[in-house]
Amino acid sequence: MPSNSDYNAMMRQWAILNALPKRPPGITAQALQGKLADLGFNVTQRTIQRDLNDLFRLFQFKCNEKGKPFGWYWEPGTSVSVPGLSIAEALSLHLIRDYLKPLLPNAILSSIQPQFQQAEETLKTLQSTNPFASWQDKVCYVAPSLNMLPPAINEPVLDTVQTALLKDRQLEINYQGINDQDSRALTLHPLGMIQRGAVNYLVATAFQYQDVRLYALHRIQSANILEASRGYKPEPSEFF
DNA sequence: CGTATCAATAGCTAACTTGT
DNA sequence: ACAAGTTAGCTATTGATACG
Repeated sequence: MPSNSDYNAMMRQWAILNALPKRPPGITAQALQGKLADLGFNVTQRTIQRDLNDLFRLFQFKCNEKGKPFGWYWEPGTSVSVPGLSIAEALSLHLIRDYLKPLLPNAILSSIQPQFQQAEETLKTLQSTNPFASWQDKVCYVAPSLNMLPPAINEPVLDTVQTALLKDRQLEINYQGINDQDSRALTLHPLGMIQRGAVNYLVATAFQYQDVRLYALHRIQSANILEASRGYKPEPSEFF
């Protein structure tokens, strides 16, 4: 298990590699210090110089020593491509996860689950040394409605709705409207999904009608995909 | 051309942190 | 408690530029 300082130094050096331009005259140690400071790595120019010298021995980049300050850049045709998350990527992923969750198909969501996990780990590890890692605790998205807690959506229902949407198939649902005593069965032609405030809606036409309506996902009791393809479909600009 | 000045790099050391 | 590693700070050196 690497120590926290090891990890921070490694992330800093990785940030340096990513900040190097791909052509001369390159970036100076001073400019690099500024860029790294913007990313939350507050170290001296001397440290950057040492990092550059260390990295120089390991990677294919160039140092323009002809004029001072030195310019550092990738040799044409080379650059670094390391699978991993920068602090910026980790923070962005972490922040968008909750808001995008209902709008992403489950298959897509689970395929990027490892990245979400890694984002969380990265932020946790950098929390004590990089101020950006704590940013997530300082901002919050509040839905423009009185009810701040998003209503619970039935996971299998969400999955079915997304699949029907993806495959352009009709959907049979049991829907309990806001004024309904009991749920009623509807055959829908799914068109899209909308997140409005804390509530997610399925955009669809019902039965043979052509008027577009919104169905709150948390009010769908159950959902089944039908064999039949979706019928009438207006342009997205007409229903979004 | 020689000198002064300034900025950047590089070497060294002390302080600090972390692992054993 | 100690060893090892990292970083900041100080300083010497080097190179570019301005000026007489």
